[in-house]
Amino acid sequence: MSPEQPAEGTGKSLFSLQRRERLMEELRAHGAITVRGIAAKLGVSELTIRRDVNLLADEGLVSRVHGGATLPSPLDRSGAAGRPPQHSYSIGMVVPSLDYYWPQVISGARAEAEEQNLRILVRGSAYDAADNRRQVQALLDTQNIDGLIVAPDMTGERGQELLRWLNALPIPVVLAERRSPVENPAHRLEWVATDHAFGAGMAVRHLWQEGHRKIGCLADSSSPTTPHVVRGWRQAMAALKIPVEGSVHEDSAKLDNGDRAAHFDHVLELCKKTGTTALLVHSDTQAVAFVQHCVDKGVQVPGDMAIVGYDDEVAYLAEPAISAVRPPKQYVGKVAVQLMAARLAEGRMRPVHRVELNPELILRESSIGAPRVPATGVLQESL
Amino acid sequence: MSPEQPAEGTGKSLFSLQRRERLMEELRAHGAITVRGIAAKLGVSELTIRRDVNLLADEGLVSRVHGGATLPSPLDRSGAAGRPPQHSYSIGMVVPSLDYYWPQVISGARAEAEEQNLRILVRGSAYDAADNRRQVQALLDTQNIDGLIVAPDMTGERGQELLRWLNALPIPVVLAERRSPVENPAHRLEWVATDHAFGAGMAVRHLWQEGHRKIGCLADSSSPTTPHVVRGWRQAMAALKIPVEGSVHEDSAKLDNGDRAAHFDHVLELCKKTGTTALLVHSDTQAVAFVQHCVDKGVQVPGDMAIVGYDDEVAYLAEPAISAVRPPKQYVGKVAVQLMAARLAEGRMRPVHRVELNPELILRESSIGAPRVPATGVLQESL
DNA sequence: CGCGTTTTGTTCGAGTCTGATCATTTATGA
DNA sequence: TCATAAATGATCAGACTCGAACAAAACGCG
Repeated sequence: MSPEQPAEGTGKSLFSLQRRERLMEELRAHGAITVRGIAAKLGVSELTIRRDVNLLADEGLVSRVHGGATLPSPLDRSGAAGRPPQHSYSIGMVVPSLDYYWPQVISGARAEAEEQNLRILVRGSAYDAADNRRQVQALLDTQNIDGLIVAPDMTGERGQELLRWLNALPIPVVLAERRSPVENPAHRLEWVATDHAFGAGMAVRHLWQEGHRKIGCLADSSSPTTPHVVRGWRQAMAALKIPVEGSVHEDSAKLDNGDRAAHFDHVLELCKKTGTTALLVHSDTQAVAFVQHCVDKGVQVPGDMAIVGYDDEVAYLAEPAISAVRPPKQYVGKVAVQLMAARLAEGRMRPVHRVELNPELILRESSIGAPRVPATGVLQESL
Repeated sequence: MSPEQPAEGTGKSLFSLQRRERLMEELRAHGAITVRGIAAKLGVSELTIRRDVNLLADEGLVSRVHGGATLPSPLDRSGAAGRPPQHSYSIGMVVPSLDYYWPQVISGARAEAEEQNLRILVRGSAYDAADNRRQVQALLDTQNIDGLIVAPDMTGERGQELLRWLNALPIPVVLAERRSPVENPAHRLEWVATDHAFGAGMAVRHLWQEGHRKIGCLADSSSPTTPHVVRGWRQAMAALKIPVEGSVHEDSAKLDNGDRAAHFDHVLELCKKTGTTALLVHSDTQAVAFVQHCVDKGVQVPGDMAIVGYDDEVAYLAEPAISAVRPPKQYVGKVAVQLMAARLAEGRMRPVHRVELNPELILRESSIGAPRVPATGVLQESL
């Protein structure tokens, strides 16, 4: 017989399965193939290719056409054979906390996963890159994960290293409440995050409309969202022409529990000195503690000091109830799963998506009503 | 060998199924097609197109009209299937062009709308706020619109005014390829846009990897996407430590057609003077014209001058074919409709979504291969 | 080493897609 | 209203593709 030298680089003949793999590869690369062309390329007869095509068509992996095959098309109504590809995927999810903030994110993710017929495996982690990686690795090792939703620690060189590692994983990755930095170019990481800066701005504008003209910010830089909140506060202050320099901007990060009361006293002192009548307090829990402290010290809320919290986890528990910015936590989880499901379904033809969500401002007692003690200077030019 | 001589850019002939898909795509993009036009475009006889149209009409996917076909219309009572079209909602869509860029966005939107069982009404407009508003108003007046997808002109005070007006409309609004400005606070406008800055950066980094060390930018500031492209170019240059000051950055906005050749000469002159060996050219069409000009003047592409275009509308037509950044136009339309559908379904409990999509870099001949004439100074430290 | 099974190749008649011609129908303008 | 030009569909022919039947080779196995 004529020693059919496959035009293929390897002079070796392929097994039928490999051949069909190659066929699908060509198909994905070019969108369509001709029986003749592929037969020549793989060094087999056309009939063989036809048989392969028939086989693949029966599985719904290609659409048969006269002279070749194309990617499955909706116009091809031979696909009467229901949907055997009930191939449900498993998604791993690694979050930095299982008590605060994240339960709602997980809940939203779970609901959407059920909708999309996906399985979700959640793992808690610490707020630190090394442990993030450990947890992800554990998921990859023990479970059969098709995709990963993760909220990693991104600070420092370890954080960047972790990001690169995630980016190089063979499965799709979606960040939740984290943004892949723009400087890092080739990132195929997708993400969904709340626009915390917008939320902080909303709070500041609300306080301004209530008549406050000195608005401070009490933050806790140990959280990844803090920088965004502070940035939003700054931007809003600038937009409202309030000088940031003279405003209270304290950070409670490095305090032990023992020092907390002292620190709050210090903050109240500062407020009195600068005439600040309103505070945006990052992290709800801190806001609750601060309001408690104010009440203890006889500082009226909101009369002497208006408070808006951030996160809205426990703000409603305080007395008086605290107004708070509420990130759409459920939706963060939901969108993360949607992104993942779409990515798994559509493959890499789908462009990288990045989604920002706006938070909501929940008004309660702690910020409603004009300040009792008007600040210095101009006032009552409300709106 | 195929007997036919397709007029298609790719010398490949299409299978019937692909042909019908192309037909549906054109249909979704323009709302209607002529048998003659499509036959010419696909390089087949008119009879063949007629047969395709008949076939698609039998499935209810198109409405036959004399001389061509349109999207299925309720007025066409040939619908043997008798499927109640059950248009849950109607969406208005106003885009600034029906010839360039936007047909593909519309096509993606239409395909998704079909999926979601929505009706889409498209109107073309001029690139100017007043006409944008007129077209939107016309849609609101004459049709029963439940939502609006629009790509308005946002420049100047008129643009801001238009945005405020859109924001105040009683129906949900999604911007396509536009971003609501952050300064404007209470915006409930949602949007989906391509990250053009990322695209430009991708192009610059590609040219850098090919060995270019002086990379210019030829822009056309009359387009809304130009600022983003230029910003991306700047950022990438900064990241690669290429001084922007000495680099070519020209703008062809205010030139008449007559001056074009002169301007291109001027640009080439500048490149020679500064040692620039690669250019990112905004708007594909301009890139094609520029490459043509280079060839006419004996400037080798990519040998003397590497080119990357932006938009990838006509880049493949040039000789040599031009590498280009391709925004995910279909997906912009698709995501816009998804956002709208979700908004209509979920109401205002749903948080405001904002989506960014990454473009893709399509490599062709015009940018591949190291520069023949090395730039001044350091070189060949190619990664 | 020989056998059966599986996979691949060849031949050839039937089937399918495409294009050309021409009579008929339809849209458009005077 | 009629006339003209264009679009349409039927029919036929040519080229190509498809699938069945049979033949040959490769592989697994005892």
